[in-house]
Amino acid sequence: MSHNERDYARMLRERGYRVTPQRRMVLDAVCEGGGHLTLEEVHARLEQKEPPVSLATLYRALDFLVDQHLVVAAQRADGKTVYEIARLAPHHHLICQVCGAEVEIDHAEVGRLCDRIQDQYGFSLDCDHLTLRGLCRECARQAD
Amino acid sequence: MSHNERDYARMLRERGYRVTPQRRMVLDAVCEGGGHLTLEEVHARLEQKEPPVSLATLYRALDFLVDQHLVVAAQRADGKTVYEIARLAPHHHLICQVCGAEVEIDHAEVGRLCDRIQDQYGFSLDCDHLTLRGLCRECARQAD
DNA sequence: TTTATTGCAAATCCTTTGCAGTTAC
DNA sequence: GTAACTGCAAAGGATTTGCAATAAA
Repeated sequence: MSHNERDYARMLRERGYRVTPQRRMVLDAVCEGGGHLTLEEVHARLEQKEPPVSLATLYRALDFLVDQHLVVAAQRADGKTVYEIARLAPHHHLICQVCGAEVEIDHAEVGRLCDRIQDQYGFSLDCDHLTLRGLCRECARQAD
Repeated sequence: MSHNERDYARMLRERGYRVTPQRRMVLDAVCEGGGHLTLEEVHARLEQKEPPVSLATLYRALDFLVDQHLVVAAQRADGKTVYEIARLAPHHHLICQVCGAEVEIDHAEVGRLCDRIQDQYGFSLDCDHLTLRGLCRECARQAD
């Protein structure tokens, strides 16, 4: 569990929001999902549990958690929005377009690119959470 | 005009497809648009011309042109799909999240990152057309 | 002539919203 | 007790599809 129960609940209350079972469950589902989950995937994870979380509430809860920076949203290649638990350290993902494997890479690699682009173009990249697509080792081998 | 009239028309016919005024107009509109156009932006460009291109046809034509690799599709940060004329040389874009400015960067910068990830993770990135988001020089200055 | 393509309207899908009831605080 | 939150059902918007008419080859 990479989100801390005490801290986020207190933080939300301090901001005047309420900590409901539905919001807890959505946050837990995103967290337990590990990688990037679509809204439907979060919904599927919740379906077996009690109390049920309606679709409308799920849409609102995910938006809310993103606004509160407890969850981050990213765009996948197919246009779907995916959700992931927010973490302190910036990190990035490689996603295999064939088998769907996800590999996390640390910031160092990408950081060099950000610096160079900053220097040459005066452009400060938003380098918190990049998603790069391609072929993993195994799938690349089979494609040959 | 970065697409060659003769070549693409012949290519499509060879594959058993037809070169219709609507497909021509959609391809021209994407081409003349320069950067990345949403479907609505393509539609707006077509509105003034004859013959009219219906929305259903526009959806079908863009899908078709992407399948034929005459147009490439990318996902913007807001989740919208944007279309751009396909080109031979891989290239990438920086998009300012505040003012929307688009800067094209060449492959050299990104290529180094691709190589390093290839080496360290055995992952071959699909580095044809990356879209990176951040703040341009002017907007970064004003944000301080 | 043949059949791929178009336009229309209806169908479908995804997401948001109004509102009455509920519940966290 | 009060106002934030939820669920429902309806609304809204974007995209797809069936089908008859059209037109490219």
